[in-house]
Amino acid sequence: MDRTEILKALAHPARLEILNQLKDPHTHFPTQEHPLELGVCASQFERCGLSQSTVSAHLGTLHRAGLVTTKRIGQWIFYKRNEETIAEFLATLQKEL
Amino acid sequence: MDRTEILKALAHPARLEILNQLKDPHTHFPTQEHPLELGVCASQFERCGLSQSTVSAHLGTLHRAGLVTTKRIGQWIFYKRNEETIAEFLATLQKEL
DNA sequence: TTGATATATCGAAAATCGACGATACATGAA
DNA sequence: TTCATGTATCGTCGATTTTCGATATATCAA
Repeated sequence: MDRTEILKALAHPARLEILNQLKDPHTHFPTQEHPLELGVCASQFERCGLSQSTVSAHLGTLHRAGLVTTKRIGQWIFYKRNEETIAEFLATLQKEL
Repeated sequence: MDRTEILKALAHPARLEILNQLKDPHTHFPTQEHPLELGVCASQFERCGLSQSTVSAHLGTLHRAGLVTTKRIGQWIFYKRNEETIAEFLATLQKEL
């Protein structure tokens, strides 16, 4: 867990919002055809006005920071919050900030 | 308290270290001539190898984010952690991240 | 195999950041 | 007022970030 890497990943409104919406997929992504238990697939995040490639870049940043996990099923990639890393990050920040 | 502004301010190792050193001035700044109860004046942070103008810029970023407070006394400006804002930020992050 | 769909990657443009030295500003001392 | 000191700001440069459209890759369906 790289604290600075995580802080950089969090320091962008779009990525903060992605993480926030992933907390409650049923309210934010009611239109997804696949069961939300699998996660949320990338294209769902394009509603916020960003292009497909930009969304993909943001998801990549979150993934490299360890804040989300991915699971490929067929042609889709499902994203979920990585609660373990997030909790560890918050605990570290509480202690060391 | 602007959460993204704070996250951006924290997303740099030098600024994280400044905040960390301000937690215990007596260990990190034993050479300061002024009483450490006033705070730590900017020039003390130049030891980490950064120029005066760079240190000033980092302190400015921390100050604009509300993470430190300043008090001018004579020609010196003393910096302290803003524990209220830091605590509020941590609490918000716990809830909303 | 071909076509459709989901996602990632590439290349470029614009914006922001991080660093520096030089300079300006503020304060106190002489 | 003049000088010295502490800090902020300016101008610049290189690196990184953010965004996009275009293209590549991966998978499934027909």
